[in-house]
Amino acid sequence: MNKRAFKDSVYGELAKVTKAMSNPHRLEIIDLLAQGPFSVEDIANNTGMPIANASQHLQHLKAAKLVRITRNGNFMLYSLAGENVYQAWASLRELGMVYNNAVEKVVTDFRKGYGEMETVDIDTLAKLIEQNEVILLDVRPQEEYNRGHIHHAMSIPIATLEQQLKQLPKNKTFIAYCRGPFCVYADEAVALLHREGFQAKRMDGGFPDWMLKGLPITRVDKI
Amino acid sequence: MNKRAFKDSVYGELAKVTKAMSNPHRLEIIDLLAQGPFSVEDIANNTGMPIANASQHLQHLKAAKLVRITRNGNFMLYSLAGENVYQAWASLRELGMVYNNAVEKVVTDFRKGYGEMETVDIDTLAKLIEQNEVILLDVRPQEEYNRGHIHHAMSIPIATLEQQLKQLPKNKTFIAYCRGPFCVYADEAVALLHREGFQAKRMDGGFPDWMLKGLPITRVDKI
DNA sequence: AAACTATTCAATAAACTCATTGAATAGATT
DNA sequence: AATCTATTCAATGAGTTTATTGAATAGTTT
Repeated sequence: MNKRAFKDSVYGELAKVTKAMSNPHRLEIIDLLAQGPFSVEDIANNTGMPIANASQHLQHLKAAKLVRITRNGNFMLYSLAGENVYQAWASLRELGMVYNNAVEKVVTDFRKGYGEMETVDIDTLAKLIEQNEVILLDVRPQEEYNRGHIHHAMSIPIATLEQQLKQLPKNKTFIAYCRGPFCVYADEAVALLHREGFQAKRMDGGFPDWMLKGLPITRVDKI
Repeated sequence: MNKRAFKDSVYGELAKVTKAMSNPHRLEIIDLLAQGPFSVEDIANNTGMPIANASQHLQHLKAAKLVRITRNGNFMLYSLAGENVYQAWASLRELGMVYNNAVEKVVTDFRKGYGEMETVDIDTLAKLIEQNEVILLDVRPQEEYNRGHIHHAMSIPIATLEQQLKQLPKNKTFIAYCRGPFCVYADEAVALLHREGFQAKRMDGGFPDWMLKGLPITRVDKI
């Protein structure tokens, strides 16, 4: 093999990975799977696409070895092939946010719809939790909390927050987090809490970003 | 804007970045530009493609804001838009090497053509240099050395190594480095040195990987 | 101002990618 | 063994992406 053939082959193989990531739906799937394993149907529902399409995109991701499959009864459970996959996606997301201000503009504009709100970055939050200064709310669906959540966080899925308001102390500060920077469950939670007179902020990034930093987590399910 | 429109828009924007990276030639260009600015012609020559194609691919990269342009006389100089770009590419490269063993196989197989050789990882090397244990050879073309090289490295472009052999001490260990893990200048250098009875190893990764770690570098050119 | 030169543009055809169907499959449950 | 169910497959057409040309352009140099 000559040098050119070698390079064609190396960059060709690597392009298979980037090609697998070069589609909006597949990026959304990767972002979702960072929470843990999901069935094809759940993936389709969460991303608003037909099941056949979701399946097709998952085949792409599988071919590029970005996802893994296990079976659970009738369901095929897809999950990320490893931490590196989220790492790479986070890197790309970062890149997109920094140099392409279109992304950042869309995000900040949309967030404004939930009213002004403070955010807390992950490292600061880690200290606040140690000092018992805040109450941490995981507002993702219950199953995602069960698969893994920030140490000391309490699970209040956004859908149930309204009913649970009365049990929350009025004199504490709440920090809400969810799936990631493009998930708005935490924004919805903070907006609702504000309306009801609570002190609340949103965590920057989501659970996978916390985990990537090696900060303490808890698991409930045994998977 | 509703949630779905928001997500479509965010993931759509981010997919523009990944799409820009989803082509073998463009990956090779990014890898090359990690050494510094290059003209369209140089890029075309280094990657073995027609100038018009190189230009076309560069337009893609520019549209995704992955590269920047400056003019120098008649030449347009393209360079990476920032360190994040290399960061993301390194992340993807890592991902490709870990989960898709096709890439790693191609690389190790091709390297075998240069004979058995030891490699030294970047962190180990940093210590060896401090302790004055080795002589570090930058075997990239002279201009790339001038734009930036590892502190204390001497420039011996691979094309000139053979003539300079007589001036090299026989009782030292040489470490050669070049552009990156897919560049074989360093392998060629080590193979040649071995043939002539010198002790030599290759550095893992290339100059950009050293730089990404924030290790000490020197610049000669004022750009 | 004319000539030059590096780069970009524009048009084309071939090769891919994607969404949309509806049928097929593999495995679990009855 | 028959039924059920989640997922995959296969075929189609519309829309992109790419390599290949050769012409056009925008600056620089003379």
